[in-house]
Amino acid sequence: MKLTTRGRYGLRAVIDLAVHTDDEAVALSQIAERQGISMNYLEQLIAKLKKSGIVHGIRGAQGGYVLAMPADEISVGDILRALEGDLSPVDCYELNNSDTPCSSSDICVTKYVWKRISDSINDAVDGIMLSDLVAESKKVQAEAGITQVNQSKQTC
Amino acid sequence: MKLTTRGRYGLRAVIDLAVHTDDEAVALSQIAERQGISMNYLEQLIAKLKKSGIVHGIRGAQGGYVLAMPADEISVGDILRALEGDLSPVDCYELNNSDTPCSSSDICVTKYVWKRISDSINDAVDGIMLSDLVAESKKVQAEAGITQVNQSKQTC
DNA sequence: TTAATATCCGAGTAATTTAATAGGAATTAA
DNA sequence: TTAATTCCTATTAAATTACTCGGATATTAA
Repeated sequence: MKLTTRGRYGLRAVIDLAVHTDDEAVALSQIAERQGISMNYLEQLIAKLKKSGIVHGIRGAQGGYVLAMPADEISVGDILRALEGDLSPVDCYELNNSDTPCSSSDICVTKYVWKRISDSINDAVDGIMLSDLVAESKKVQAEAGITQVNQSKQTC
Repeated sequence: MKLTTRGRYGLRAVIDLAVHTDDEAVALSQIAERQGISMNYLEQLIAKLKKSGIVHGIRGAQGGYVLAMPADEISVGDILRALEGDLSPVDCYELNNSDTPCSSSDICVTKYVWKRISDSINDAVDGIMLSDLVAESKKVQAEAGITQVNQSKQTC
C-alpha cells in the first residue's frame, strides 16, 4: 500500500512548478535541480501529467511547462491518479472497471472492504487542491528561507 | 497503491477461518483448498497473523488454527496491518515512526497529503470488524449455496 | 510405541515491477 | 544557425513479490 516514487516525485514536481510559475514556462531542469530528482526520470513522470491534461509542455528554447488549469481546479487526486493509475487497493472488476471480470464477485465479501478503502482514499485526495499546497508551501518557505530540497534521500 | 496478495489472500483466509470455526480448530489445508490458495504460501501469511496475535496455532494431529479473539474484537485494520505492514502511503518519519529521520520535514508540504490519506485508510479499515464480514459472508453463501471459490484467477 | 496429522521454520527462485539511465529526434527563440 | 528545450523509446540494475521446497517439531489416536 505504498505510493511509488512516481507519485511522490511527481506531486512534488507539480507543486514546485505551481510555486515557481510566473508568466514564463518553467524548465524541467530547474524543477529537477530544486527537487533533487534526476531530470531524465522526471521527464517520464511529467509525460504522464501531460497525457492527463494537468500540465502543458512548451517546446523549444525558453520553453518549459505550465499548469494546464488554475491550481485551484487541480486536485491532488487528479495528480496522483495521473501518476500512479487508479488509487483503488485492488484490481476489482466491480470497483474500477478492471480488464478481466471477476469469477467470484457474487460471493465476494472483501469487495465491500476494498470499496470502503477506495472511496476513503479518493475522497481524501480529491478534497485537497493544488492551490492549498502552493499556499502552504509559500508559507513554509517564507519561514524557513529555503527553496531547495536537501541532498540526502527522501522517503516521502 | 495496491495491496499485495498477502493482504488479499490473508484477509480471505481469516474470514474463511472465522466462518468455518465451530468448536474445533480449522486446518490450513482446508482453508487453502476452499480459497484456492497454495498451502505453502498461506503458511507464511498465517505466520504473520499469528505473530500479531490474531490467530492461534494448535500443533499436532487434529490441530489447526483458531481466532485468538472474538471476531467482533478483530478489525480489518488489524488483519491488513499484520499482513502488509503499516497502511501509510509513504515511509514518513513524522507519520509512522519510520527508521530514518526526514531531512526536509520542516519544509515538506506533501506530508499533509500523506497524513490525510493515511488517516482515511486507517479509519476505514478500523471501522470494519471481522464479525461484520462473517455475517455478510454467511448471508451471501446462503443465497448462492457455494462455499468454495472458483478456480480461475482472482485479482481481488 | 508407532503412525498419521498438523503446525512451524528457513532457504531458494522465477517473474514482475520499480527506478532509473541513455541516446537521439523534433521544435523554437534568439 | 545555434543553443535550449521538450519529446520519445529502449535498455537495465535492483528490489520486491509470489511463490516452491524440504525438513524439524509437536500432538493425537490406534
